[in-house]
Amino acid sequence: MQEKISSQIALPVEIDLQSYPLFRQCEGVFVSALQEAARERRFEKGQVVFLHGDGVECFYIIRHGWVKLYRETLDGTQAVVDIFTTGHMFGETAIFEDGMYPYSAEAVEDVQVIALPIDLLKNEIKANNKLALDMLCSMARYRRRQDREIEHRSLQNASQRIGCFLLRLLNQSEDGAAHIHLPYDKMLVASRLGMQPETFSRALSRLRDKTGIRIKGSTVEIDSPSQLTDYSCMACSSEYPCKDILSGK
Amino acid sequence: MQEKISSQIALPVEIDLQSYPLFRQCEGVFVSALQEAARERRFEKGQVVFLHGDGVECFYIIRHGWVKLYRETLDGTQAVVDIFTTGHMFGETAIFEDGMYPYSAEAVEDVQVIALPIDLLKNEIKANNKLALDMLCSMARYRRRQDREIEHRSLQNASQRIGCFLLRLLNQSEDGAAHIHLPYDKMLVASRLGMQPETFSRALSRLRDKTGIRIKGSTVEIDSPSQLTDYSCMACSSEYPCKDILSGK
DNA sequence: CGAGGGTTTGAAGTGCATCAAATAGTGTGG
DNA sequence: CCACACTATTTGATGCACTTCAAACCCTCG
Repeated sequence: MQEKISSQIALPVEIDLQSYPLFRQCEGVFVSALQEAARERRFEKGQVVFLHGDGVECFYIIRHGWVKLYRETLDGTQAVVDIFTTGHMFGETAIFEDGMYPYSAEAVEDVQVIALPIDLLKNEIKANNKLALDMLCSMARYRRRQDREIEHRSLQNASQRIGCFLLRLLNQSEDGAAHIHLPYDKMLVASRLGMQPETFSRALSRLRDKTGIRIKGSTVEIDSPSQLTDYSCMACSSEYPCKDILSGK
Repeated sequence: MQEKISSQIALPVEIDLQSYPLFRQCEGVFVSALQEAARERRFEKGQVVFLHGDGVECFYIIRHGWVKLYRETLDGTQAVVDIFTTGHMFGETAIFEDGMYPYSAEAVEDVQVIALPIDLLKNEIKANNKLALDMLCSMARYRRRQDREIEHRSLQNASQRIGCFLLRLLNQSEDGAAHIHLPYDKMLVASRLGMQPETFSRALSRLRDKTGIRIKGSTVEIDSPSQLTDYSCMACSSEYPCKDILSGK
C-alpha cells in the first residue's frame, strides 16, 4: 500500500502564515523568509510523505485532506500515532530529534500540504523567545493530549473510547450539532483508537444500545450528548465532562 | 492511604542548581534567586505532595526517595502516570497549565525534595531564551517517552513490558550489571506498567522461563541481556535494541 | 509468635483479537 | 443503467491475555 513517489508537484505558494497560532507573534523578516521558501505539495491517497528515519528537511502544514502519522515494528505491525487534517502542522518536532523523523507520514486521502524548511524554524526558535514560548505551549498541549491518550487506552473500554472520540468531534463543530460525520473511514478510526475494525464495529453497536445514538453509514446522530458523556467519561480522570484538548492545532 | 499533612519541614537548603541540566546555562542572578527561595521538604511514605487540581506554587526536584505521579478517575481507580527518583524534576510543566497541577503526587517511600517557586521559573523562561530552549528539549524528550509508552501499551504483552522495564534499569546502572534490584515494590512496578499485581507476578515467571533470568525476591539476575532484548524488543518500533530514553532527567 | 501487608497461585470471567464468511457499498467498464 | 470487481463493514465462532475473586503462602516487624 505504501508507495514512495518522488514526482510530487512542488510549487511556490501564497500562504498567510501569520494566521497559524505558532507564527502569530513572529516578525515580518522571518515570516517572509518562510513564505518565500514555502512549497506546495500534493500527495495521493496512500502516498508516503516521509518515512520514519528519513533525513529531515521540511515540516508541513496541511491545507486540505488527511494525513496519518504512524510507526512500524520489526514484524510489520503498524501503529497509528495520530491523524491530522487542515490547519495542523506535523514533522516540526523533528527539530529536537537527531535529524530524523520520529514517525512516518502517509496521505489518508488526496492531500495538499505546505512544505517549509525546518532549518528556518530551528534558527528562529533559537533567536526568538516568543516563538520558543509558543512552541513550548504547543508542546505542552500535545503532551496533555498524549497523557490523556495513555490514560484512555488503559482505563476506557472500546465503546467508551469511541464515545469519547465522538464527543470530541461534537466539540469541534461549533454548535453541539446533533449529527456528525466520521472524518475518515471506520477502519482508520479503529486504528486511531487502537482497536481492530471488527472490534470497532461491535463496540459501536454496543455504544448505540447503551446511549441511544443512531448510526447511518458514516453519520452518527446524537440526541443526548449527556448520555454519551455519562457513559464514556465515567472511566476518565479528566474533568467531567471531558474538555476538548484535541482542537488545539 | 492518602494523608495530607501540612506539617512538613520546610527549611532553607543548600543546593547546586547548576548541576541540573535545565539550569546549566542559566545566569547567576536567576540561579541565586532560585537557590535563595529553595526549601527542603520531607514526606513520609504515603504522604501526598500535591493533588491534581491544587493551585500551583512550586515545582520540585527529588533529592532522595521515590515519588509517584498519578491521576484518579471518578470511580476511584488510580492510574499511575510515572514514578520518579533522585535528580528528577516534577510539577514544572504546570507553567503551561492554567495554574493547576495536571496530576497528583505522592511519596512512595520517605522522600526528600527541594521545593522551588514556579513563578521564578516562569518569568525566567519568558526572559531567557536558552532556558526556554532547554525546556523545549526536555519536553521533547518527555514526548518521545510518552510516544513510546503508548506504543508499548498497545503492542507489547505483559512479559515484554517487564523485560523492557528491566532493560532500562540495566542501562541506568553504568556497567551492564548482571543483577539489578527492583526500585520499589512489585505492586507499584505493576501499576507503573499498567497491569495488575497478579498479572505482573505471572508475566515475570513467564519472562524467567523464556529468557533465563533469575528472580530472588526483589533482585533480578540477568546473564544474557541480549536474550532479554530479543524477547522484549520484538514488538517495538524503536531502534533495535531499544535505546534508553528514560535516563534523561 | 502473630498480625498484616505483599506476593504467588488457582479458577473463572471478560474483552479484545483473530480467522472466516456473509453482506453492504463503491467505483468501473460495458 | 446494470453487472462485476473490489473493498469496507458486519457478524459469527473461537482463542488468548489479562482481570477479577479467592485463597494460600511468605515475609517482616511489632
